[in-house]
Amino acid sequence: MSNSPKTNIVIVDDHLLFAESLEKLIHSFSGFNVLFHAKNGIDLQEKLKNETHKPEIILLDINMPVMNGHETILWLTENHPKINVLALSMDDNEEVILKMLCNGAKGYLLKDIHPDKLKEALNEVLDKGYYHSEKVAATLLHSLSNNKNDKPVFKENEITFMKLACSEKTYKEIADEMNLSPKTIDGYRQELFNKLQIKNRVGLVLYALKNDITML
Amino acid sequence: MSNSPKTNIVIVDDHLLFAESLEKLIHSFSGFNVLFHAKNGIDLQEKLKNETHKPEIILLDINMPVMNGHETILWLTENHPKINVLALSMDDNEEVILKMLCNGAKGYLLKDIHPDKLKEALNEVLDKGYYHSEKVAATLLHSLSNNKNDKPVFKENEITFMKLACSEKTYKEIADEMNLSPKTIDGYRQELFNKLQIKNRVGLVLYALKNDITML
DNA sequence: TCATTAAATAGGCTTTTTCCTGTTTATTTA
DNA sequence: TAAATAAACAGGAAAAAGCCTATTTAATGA
Repeated sequence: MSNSPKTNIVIVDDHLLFAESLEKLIHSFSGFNVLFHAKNGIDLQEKLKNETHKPEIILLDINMPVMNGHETILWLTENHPKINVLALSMDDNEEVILKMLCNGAKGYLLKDIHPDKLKEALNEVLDKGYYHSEKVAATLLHSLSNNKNDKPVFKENEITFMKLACSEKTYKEIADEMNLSPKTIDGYRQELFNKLQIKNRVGLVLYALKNDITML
Repeated sequence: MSNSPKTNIVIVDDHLLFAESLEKLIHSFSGFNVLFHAKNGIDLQEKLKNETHKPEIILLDINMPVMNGHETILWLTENHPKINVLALSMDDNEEVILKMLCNGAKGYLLKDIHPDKLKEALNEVLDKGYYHSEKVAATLLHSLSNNKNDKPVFKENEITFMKLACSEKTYKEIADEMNLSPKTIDGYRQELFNKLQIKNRVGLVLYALKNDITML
């Protein structure tokens, strides 16, 4: 009889204010209870260990220090496959969404959704095992149809070169740093220009930064 | 007697989930009441107009579409100087903080603060007219002591050029686009290289992107 | 209006970048 | 091991970027 009939939820988010506020909101939904929150993946691991009651649902933020959402969900699907994980982020980036869903998230919620949607999501995850909002679904469809997913594949040296190109170094200096002939570097350069259909080094820098191929 | 003795608060944030959650949190503090929330500055203007009860405090997010925190606080200090505005953001960027405070914010709260701090801030704003957390204060002091505040000042054309330089356009093309001689463009380039102490266009692009001088 | 100052423009020259087309030199694999 | 393939390297030349030092033009203010 000590068992509560409520659904237990855990919030993982480094934004304390948001986490605690969210808890209040969830408590206002009937049938849900917030077990605890964690500041990041590591924190979650520890707290889950010390907790006999496992949650049915975890609301997981993606951008966190120490151990982010991507790493955390990998650990969760491995160690707690029973728990339904809902990703919760402000980021509507297609790749990020895709990555979380591929890694086992049962749904992806944008932080700017209406609170009612959250309630809907919680209920639906329990019921059907997944929840997908129209917006996220639309984003994914767009992503698939607009199959620019065929992004080029780079060789190790090309990536190194690309990173070094995002600096004030001259190609000669980059060649020295990579212990290669300037002519080889020029080859990488040309190959990348072709693959990415860009015209000059600025294009390369912009591409690298946009795609986080960087050491900055 | 219809007057509530509670302090009225308004939340301005485009993240509905956060806003509503925050409201629950604030309701759990004794003595505070959330009057309404607004999605952005424009929305706030309208809702304030139709509201006879003005709030004592506005919690203002900075990153919003349509009308952001910076624009909104300017309007507020102009039109509702009596209302205490607390900026509320995830961004601990020195410049952003400084800008909000200069424009009249009575405090700057990071979204990852502990809920207790929020309560403290609300009370202190009512009491003293301002609230400054240790962290923000420290950031500002660091910013001042570490006076790299002497960042160069750019002329309008230099900024335009810098933005255009963050592209695959050649200087000749940029000159055409700005209806100026390539030699003039070269002058801007040289001047910027000096000011920023950079050696080439990549350096300029990196600077522009880092400092959000961009049209991307 | 004349002197001053800032902005725009030029000339000319060096260095990098970019491009195109080959060779060597490993590396793999049939 | 010979043939095939990929990676590294070269020659040479045109285009663009970068650099330094003037000169002309526009704007401003005493």
